[in-house]
Amino acid sequence: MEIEKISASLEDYLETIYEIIEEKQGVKAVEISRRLGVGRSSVTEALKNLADKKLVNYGRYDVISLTPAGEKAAKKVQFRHQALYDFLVKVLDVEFEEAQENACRIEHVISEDVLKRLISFVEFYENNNEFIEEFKKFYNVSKKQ
Amino acid sequence: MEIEKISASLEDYLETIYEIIEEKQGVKAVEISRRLGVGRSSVTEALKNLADKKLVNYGRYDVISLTPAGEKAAKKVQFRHQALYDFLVKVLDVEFEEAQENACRIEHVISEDVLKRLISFVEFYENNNEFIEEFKKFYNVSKKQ
DNA sequence: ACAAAATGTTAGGGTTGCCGTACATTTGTT
DNA sequence: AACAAATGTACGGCAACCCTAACATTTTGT
Repeated sequence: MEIEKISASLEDYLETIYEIIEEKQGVKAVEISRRLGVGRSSVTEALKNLADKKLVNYGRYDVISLTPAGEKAAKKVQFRHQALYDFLVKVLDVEFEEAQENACRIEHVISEDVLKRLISFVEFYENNNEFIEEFKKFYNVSKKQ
Repeated sequence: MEIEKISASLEDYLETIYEIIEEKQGVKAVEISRRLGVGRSSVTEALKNLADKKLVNYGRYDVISLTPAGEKAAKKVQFRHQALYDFLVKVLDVEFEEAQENACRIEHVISEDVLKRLISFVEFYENNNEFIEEFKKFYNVSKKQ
């Protein structure tokens, strides 16, 4: 066993680093700070913490990157996020932004088993489109009462 | 506006106190400590905190009870918990214990809007029982592959 | 009623995660 | 190259939660 549990906050840092890597060439601490809405010094602290856990490669003033373990962990978080987002949008018909925010919070606390079922449920639903439409109708009617 | 935001931890304390009140006559700090898996001193600290926020009536060595505002807040948390639990069990067919644990964590981070939709979805599903059965079948098949 | 057991409180400490400020280093401009 | 601006870091501090150990109070058993 090599999987060390990691806090919700650190998961957010990993996920954000991963997102930036996907979008841009280099990762700047100030970009992480902007996306997470925390100070630059908090980012430095978090990076040291993640480096201790061998999840990011970090040296003073040096380039920031993910270790293989860090990338694996980041992908896991992102996967959970995407699955939740899909459920919220595709099944519950939640608005884009609202879905993102909820996924961001729930991704840190949902269990593997529930996640698996949720994914399966979305898949099921996509293959049975009439149910979705039925629910949307149902929701919009009940909302008005 | 009188609604002060409260931490996940304090929500847990409120919820637990409310549950104990529903089950027993008096609330003992040691019972809260057992249910939440924290030390007795942590309970004292939390109770003082909640008393500052006018959510519990608290005095040294005195009976513990909820203020009207505290009861309202506790009910809100419990309601979210129950709604999540229902969704997990009735729709996703998650095991009892697993559902409780997930509900306990998600209840602190889910938005009002998503909750409303989830509740509506369960209601919809209960009125369309054949969907549930379809999904269970679907899940059990895909699990085996 | 009174000792023993259970419960509640206080004091002191630890961790995580955030902040602002001041300073160090790098980057960009000219 | 040289300066200004942007970025990164170190440091001290703070708040939320949790802990243990020692002590205070209440409850329980006989």
